[in-house]
Amino acid sequence: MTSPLQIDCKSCAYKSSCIYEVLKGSEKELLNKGKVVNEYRKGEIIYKEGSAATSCFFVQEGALKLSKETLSDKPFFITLRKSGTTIGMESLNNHSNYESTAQCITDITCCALTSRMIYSLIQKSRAACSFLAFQYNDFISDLYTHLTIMSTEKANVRIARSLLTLLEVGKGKLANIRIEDLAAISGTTRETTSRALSRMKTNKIISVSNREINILDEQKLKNFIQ
Amino acid sequence: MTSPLQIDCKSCAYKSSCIYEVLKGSEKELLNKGKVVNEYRKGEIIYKEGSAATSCFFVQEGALKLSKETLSDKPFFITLRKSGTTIGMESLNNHSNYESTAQCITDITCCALTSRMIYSLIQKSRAACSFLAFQYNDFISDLYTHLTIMSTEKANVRIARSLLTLLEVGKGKLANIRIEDLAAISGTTRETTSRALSRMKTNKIISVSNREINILDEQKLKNFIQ
DNA sequence: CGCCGGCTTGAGAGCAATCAAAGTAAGTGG
DNA sequence: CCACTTACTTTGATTGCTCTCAAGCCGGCG
Repeated sequence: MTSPLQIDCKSCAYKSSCIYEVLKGSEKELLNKGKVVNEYRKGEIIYKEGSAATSCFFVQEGALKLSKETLSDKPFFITLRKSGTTIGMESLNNHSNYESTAQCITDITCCALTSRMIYSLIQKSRAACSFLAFQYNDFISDLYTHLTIMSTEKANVRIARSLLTLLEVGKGKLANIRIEDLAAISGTTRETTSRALSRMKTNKIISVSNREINILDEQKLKNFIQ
Repeated sequence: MTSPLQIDCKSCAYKSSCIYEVLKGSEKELLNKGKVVNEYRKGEIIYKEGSAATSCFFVQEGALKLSKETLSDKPFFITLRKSGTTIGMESLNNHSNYESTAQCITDITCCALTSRMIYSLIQKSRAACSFLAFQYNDFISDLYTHLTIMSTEKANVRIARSLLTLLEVGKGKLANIRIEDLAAISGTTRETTSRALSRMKTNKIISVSNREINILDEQKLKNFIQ
């Protein structure tokens, strides 16, 4: 994490998808003064499961993954979160801890908002309340979808999905992701992932050069997942 | 659903786990006047996926399941919710629909709260806000756990878990649940469930008479899931 | 009695995890 | 520049779990 950026919300490129959009004048200023804009590099950890939840984060740009510790050494991947979402809402509970670990899978810009500030906004503005409820419900809906996919779909379909999602958050190109990470996101093993990719390679759906995956035929990939 | 009950929150047995607990005098009265106490029988549907989300429900007593429609005829089981939880929080979004179907697996008593009322409470009381955030976070944490279990554990472990959960919500006894439903809750098939139960029967962990399952050795069942 | 719904049991097939070994690319130091 | 290390990927073989299909069983009810 580099040192915080000085950005005025008024000139922020992401203000329209942020809570800023729904606030009135004085509340806007409260947010503007209180928020902290941070940049993180790919791989960095924004917060760790079990640590004190003090802030939530509005993700402006980039994508990250939430995961949970397990008894084994490998963390269990929960879900991806991308631009326009809010993470770390555990902070809205008093004295509670983050339930998951948030780690960047691309470079990220996000706004940290303390729960104290959020609560002042909520008290002043019904719209802020609605915004938060929307964020919560959106996240839950996301988890429903993810749960359904993980429980009902075959490994190669999940892998195809992961590729498409990564393509989307990477704005049309896959940041050179390791097979191991792709496997984790798809909820399968390195070997299975490797085999699935090989099959896609022979079907001319993807190509791999320099350990970098390129999507050749997005439509075929989409057909894969129906 | 039978006709609403007339219960004063003041004398409600569940008030201590409800939002009532955190409210001040006048807000308490607002809740008391506005809430509607409903009773549902096992199997009844409280709300259906896709229908307009107008109320959320505080579950006083009993247990229910949330599920989502699928392309196949079988709905996909999402998670169980029990006493002390709030469901249907989709209603806090304006003009949105329920994301899942809520169906009772035991008889249920619950309080219906309109989003309009919830919002008035939130505006008046920071504690009400915290209560709701807590409900949301609790639910999400539940989904995390469920996701992890469904993705990483074997069928027989999931079945053992389901039995324990049902035992808990049934206050020590399993309402005579059908194998098919137990299978759905465990995310597996009738046959696999039947086989797992047979094995438990030979190990004297459970007994079955008249299609009713009895837990003989709760400790062994717990060892099962570690 | 015969039928029906739900449960049980068996056999077979398929998917994906695991174990094992070889291959490949990038980086390091002489 | 080359040999060597290291990290990661690929491929193969095996195993085990669970699904599916199929047949039979059990208890209740008309």
